[in-house]
Order: sequence, then C-alpha cells, then structure tokens
Amino acid sequence: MARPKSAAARDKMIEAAQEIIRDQGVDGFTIDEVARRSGVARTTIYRHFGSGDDLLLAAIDHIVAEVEAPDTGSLRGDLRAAIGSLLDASRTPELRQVFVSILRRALVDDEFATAFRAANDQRHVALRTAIQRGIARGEVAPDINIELALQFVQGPFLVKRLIENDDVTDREFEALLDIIVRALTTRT
Amino acid sequence: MARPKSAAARDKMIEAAQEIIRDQGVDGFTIDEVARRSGVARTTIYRHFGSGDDLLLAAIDHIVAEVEAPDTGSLRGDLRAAIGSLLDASRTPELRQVFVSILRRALVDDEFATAFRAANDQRHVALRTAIQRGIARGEVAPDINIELALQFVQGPFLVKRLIENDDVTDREFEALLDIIVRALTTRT
Amino acid sequence: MARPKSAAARDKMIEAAQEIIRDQGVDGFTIDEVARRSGVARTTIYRHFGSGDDLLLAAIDHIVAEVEAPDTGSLRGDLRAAIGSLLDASRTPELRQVFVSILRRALVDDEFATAFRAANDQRHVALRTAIQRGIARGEVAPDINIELALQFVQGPFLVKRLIENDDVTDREFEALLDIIVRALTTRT
Amino acid sequence: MARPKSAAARDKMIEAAQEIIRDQGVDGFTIDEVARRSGVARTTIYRHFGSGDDLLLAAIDHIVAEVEAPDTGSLRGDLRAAIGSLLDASRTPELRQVFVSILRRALVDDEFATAFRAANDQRHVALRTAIQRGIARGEVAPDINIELALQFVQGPFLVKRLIENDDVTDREFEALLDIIVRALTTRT
DNA sequence: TGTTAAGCGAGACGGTACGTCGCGTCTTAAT
DNA sequence: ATTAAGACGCGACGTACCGTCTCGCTTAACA
Repeated sequence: MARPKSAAARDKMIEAAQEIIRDQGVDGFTIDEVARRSGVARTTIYRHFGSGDDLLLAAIDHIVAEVEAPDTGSLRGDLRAAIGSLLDASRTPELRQVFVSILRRALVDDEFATAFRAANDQRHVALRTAIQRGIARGEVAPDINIELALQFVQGPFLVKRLIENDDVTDREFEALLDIIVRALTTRT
Repeated sequence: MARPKSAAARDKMIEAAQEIIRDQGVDGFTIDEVARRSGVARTTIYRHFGSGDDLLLAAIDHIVAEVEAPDTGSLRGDLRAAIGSLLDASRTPELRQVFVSILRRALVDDEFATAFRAANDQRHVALRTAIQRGIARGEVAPDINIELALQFVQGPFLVKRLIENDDVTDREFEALLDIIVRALTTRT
Repeated sequence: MARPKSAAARDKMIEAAQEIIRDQGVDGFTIDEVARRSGVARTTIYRHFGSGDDLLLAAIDHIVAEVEAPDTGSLRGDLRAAIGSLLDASRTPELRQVFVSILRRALVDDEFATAFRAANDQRHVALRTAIQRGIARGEVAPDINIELALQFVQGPFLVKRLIENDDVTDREFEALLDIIVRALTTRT
Repeated sequence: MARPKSAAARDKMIEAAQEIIRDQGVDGFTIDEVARRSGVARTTIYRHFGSGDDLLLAAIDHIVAEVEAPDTGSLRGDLRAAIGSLLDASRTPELRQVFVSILRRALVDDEFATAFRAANDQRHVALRTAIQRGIARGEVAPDINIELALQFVQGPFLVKRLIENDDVTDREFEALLDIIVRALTTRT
C-alpha cells in the first residue's frame, strides 16, 4: 500500500560509493560524501543500508569480478585460472583496502561476518570446483578435506598479497602452483 | 636549553593507549580517550606524537608478543611449537582486531607498513628457525625458497584464523601440519 | 523542504548568552559556555549563528534598555529625565562592560558597528526629543545643530561614567545640567 | 647580588608590541606573538609585565605623542592646540582600538584602572593648563570646577571620535570650540 | 480512482573527535 | 638571578561525521 524503495536511488548510492573508493580510497568513504556525490539524501542511505559498512559491502559486491572456472583439463590449469582471477582482482590497491576494512568490521559484527563469509564463499566457488574436478579426474584423493585444502591453496597468496603487500610475479605464481599441486596430488 | 619532554607523561600515554586497545579495541582508541585515561593534556599528546597514529604505533610496539622457538628434534615438532605460539596469541579477539587495524593502516601509510613488517618479521623468527633447523637436519631440501615456505606455513592458519575468524582445533592443527610438513619435505 | 531551525533552541541560546553576560561579563561569553548552560549542542549554535559574535549581537539586541522621555515642561527637566534614565542604566557594571566590549568590536567589525550605532540611536531618542521640545518652546535656537548638541549633552557624562568610571552624584548631575542648558540656550 | 632585568629585553618587547599593533591591530596582540617577534622568551614577558595588557599599556605609553601646551595668548587658542593634538593622535584607528581595549580592562581591574587614569591625566595636562591660563587671564571665572570643565571640554570630541567613530572636521572643531569657549567664559 | 502510507530530499539536532591557538606556570641549561 | 627555550595542563575554537529526527513533497499500491 506504500511506495517501494527506489532502485534508482540504490544504484546512485552504490555508484557513488564505488567512485569514492576509486578516487579517495576507503578512508574518504563517508555517508556524507556518498550523499553529496549521489545526490541521495543521507536518510535514504540509512533506510537502504543500516550503516556505511553495509553500503561498502554492497558496493564491492558489485565490483568484484566474477571468478572464472573454466575446465582446462588439469587440476593445475584449473587452479591457475581460478587463483589468477583472484590475483588480478587483488592488484587494485583500493580493493585490498576495502577487503581489509570489511574484514575489520567482520571481526566485530556477527551479521557482518556472515555477509563477509558469504561473499568470500562466492569468490571461492571456482577454487572448490577446481578441486572437485581434480577428485573426479582422480588427481586428488577423494577423501581430502576440502576446507583444509582451500585454506592451503589460498594461504600463500593471501600472505604475499595482503600481509606483505607484494605482488605475485608469474614465476612465483608457478612455483606456488608447483607446491600446491604436488601437495594435493601426493598420496599418503 | 629548554625543558625536556616528560618521560612520565609519555609512559602514561602509552600505558593508557594499550589499556584502551585491550578494553575497547582499536576503534575505541582516540586522542581524547587517551587524554582522559592518562590524565595527560591533549596538547601534550600532540607534542609527543604528531598524530594519534604515531602514538598507536608506539603503543603497539610494546605489545608484540614473544614467540618461542624450542628445538624439539623434528621439523614437525618445531613448527608445532612456533605456530602454536602464534595461534595462542591469535585467540585474543582484541589482538586480531589490532592486527587487522594495523594491516589496514599499513596498506595506506608507509610508516605503518614499515612498523607492521618489522613486527611480523619479529613474530616469524621462530618459523624461520624451524625451517632452517629442518634444512640442517636434512628434512628439508637445502635449496628451498624460505620466503615461499614461510608463506605456505603461515597461510592456512591465517585464512582460518583471520578471514574465517574460526579457531583452529587440535585436529585441524595436526592435519594442516601434515600437509605442510609433507609439502616441505617432499623431494622433486 | 527541510526541518526548520528550532526556535526553542534559539531562545535557549540567547537566554543563556544573556545570563552569562549578566553573571560573568562579556569576557565569560563563550560558545562552549553557552552550549553548557543552554544544553544546546555546540554545532547547533554554529548552525544558527555563524560565529559567537553573531550570537552576542543577537543577545545584546534584547538587552537594550528603554529610555523614558516624559514632557516635564522645561528643557532642563526633560534632559534631567532622559539623562537620568541613561545614568541609571550605566550603574550596572556589567552593562558598562558590555558597552565597551561592543564598542571595541564596533571599531573593527562593520556589522558590530552598525548594531552599535543602531542601539545608540535608539538610546538617544529621548535626548533628541528633549532638544526638539526645547526648540518648540523657544528655549533653544531653532538653527541649532542637533548632532553637535547631542555630543555636548552626552559627552560629559560619558567621560565621567565610562572613562573615569566614576558615578555621577546628584550635585554633579545638576552642575553639568547647568552648563549644558546654558550652552544650549545662550544666543550668539 | 643578582642580575638586573635587562632593559634591552624590555625595549625589544615594547617595540615588538607596537609593531604588532601597527600590523595586525589589537586583536593580533598576543603574548606568544610578542615573544615570537621580539625573540624574548615568554617567561621574560611575564616577569616584566604581569599580563599582556600591562605590556599593551606600556607600549602605548611610548606611542602616545606628547600633548603640546603652547601659550597662544587666548583660551580659545590654547584649547585649539591642546585638543587638536589629542585629535591628531586619535586619527590612528589602531590607537582608538588600543584605547578601548585598555578601557575595557580598566573597568574590571582596579590596578589597571589606576594606570589608565594616570595615563589619561598625563594626556590632559595641556587641557588643564589651558583652563588655568584662562583663569589667570580673567577669561574664565576663578571659581570654576575644573574637573567638570574638563569633562565638558573632552566630552563632545570623545562622542564624535570614539562612539560615533567619525573624524572631526575643521569646521566642526571650530564650531565645538565656539560653544565650549562660550560656556566657559559666560558668567552666571 | 482516489487515498494514503511509505519513500525521498533536505537539513536540523545532539554528539564525539579532531587538530590548533593562546594562556599562564613550570622546568631546564646557559649566561 | 635572569634569560631563552620550550614542556605542560587547560580551555576555547571551528569543522567533519555520525546517527536520529523532523519536515514537505512525491509516488505507487490498494480499496
């Protein structure tokens, strides 16, 4: 019996949010600034997103490129494609900042943690698929603990890229792939 | 020729800063709050530390936990000790928050980046030692890339503990150790 | 289209401002103090009045005392009434301070100058009337320069009261009236 | 048995004070600014002058030109010389500001009031002399109340110059002199 | 096809924190 | 003992955002 929330307004906010992050980094990301740039009223932002962080989360959900998961015929090829896609995304400094900002919030707020987890899971679908294909092909042992494997696969890149804030060169990429594939395919 | 900056004041500030971080997390860390708790005037804080960040850095420098590196006779044992020590520290929610907060700043601010890197290096001494002992014992190939190895060793725990914000159970710990040790000791 | 500025808040500010001036003089007048006493947020004060001075002006506008101008039948009687009324007002130390404070600002700030002039004009209406009645009665020459006359009438009291910060006794009052009336009524 | 206060330092302060008033007006006059410009330590300023206002007072005492009191042979001539000299001094906007600033302080602080009164008395010596010469010449009645006369003489100029912040033109000057001389020389 | 509840822009409001300036007091070392 | 230098506690300044609130105006869904 009433008026629904305007999708136009929502889009304008998200667009402005992305623009701000691109221009000024996460630190410049402010409810006031989003309102200013988007022309949307501050109240409306709060109506759509409970907090600035929620908007931030929504904004990057639209940014994060789809992670490709083509079937290359081998575990190594599939992992290279999936991880490479994630690495590409990680090369934008702003994205790294946003990722950590969200992470920070997720450590405090449970609801936020859930959303963050979901977003991550989505981003890791390709990795999961790669491992499952590996199992199907017989490259990987069928009794492998997939969660563990995922941690093992992502870990080194996370350390290099986020903690050390260093890019991963092609050589390093291949070297890491070597170790990962070997570890996943070695029978006990 | 003038009055020297009071070490007492400095100590009070840093103590208060650490107390705040412990109690309310890094988000509660505020020049005003430090002034309130320490009884030191806000202006004095600015006189000692040009900005709140500098004080934060100073406060954190004193927090860095010691990591033990006993020689247990085996690579696995040494890694278990070193990583276990890090995991223990990671169990305090405040510490996780501080870690991410600093990480966030490190992505933007060079000074923070340097401090963060230094703190991490210090925390990883035990890991380095464990791997080097492994090489000495002949468990690990002498031509191993230690930086790569470190990324592999830390990675999975970082993912579990920080990204997924899940504790690492003993079972998981041992399972991850399995994979890591196997990866480190497998000859090409 | 937006929420109107709260008249209640405005009133509370002005009331508090006047209270402060009364209690502590103009020197105690501070945005912070107004905020404290009125319970209105500091930011709101800035929203209503761009600066503390504007608030001060607004507060003072309401303070200006009424000056009586009864027709006593003679120039001397009229002047006695009008000046007496001003002298009465001048007996409050706070008012003297406010007067000088405003005067000080008026020398620097045009807005203050205008407000000060307006307040003075209003205060001098009774004097003007007295002189004009004198002209009508034939006591004062019709070609008199009223501005000059006003300066003569006010001057001595201003010197005594403000510069020398001495009260004007009844004897002195009458003596000065003697001189003034003589000066005004003497034909060339 | 100790070192006397350095007259050099005192001079530097006063010089700096005058410079500041000239450059930035009384509002820019600050202990810190005087210290900065003069190179004198803040502490030293407080040792020489209890407060900034005291320094201000000292500074203008050096600025105010000597008021000339030549014997022109007539009351009118003497008054013209004495008042003209004061009017000349009053033409510097900064001096008017300083005068009012000091006046403001004198309304609050008794010690200050005394100093202010003394400074004024000194400035009015020429006026007193003029009137006394008038008495000696027989132009003015010998039983005149000199204090009252002084108030009467100064008053109009004070109103015009300070309150109305208007210059006194030569025409007005002469017109005012007319009235004053007439009033002083008229026998009851 | 009105009615009407919700959405919306605008911006006021009470807050908290910021970083800066000036104050008056103090503590040094140097003269 | 005086000085230059500057630390110290303090209080005020004006600004930026925050999250909540009050306004009128607009608009879509229901009666």
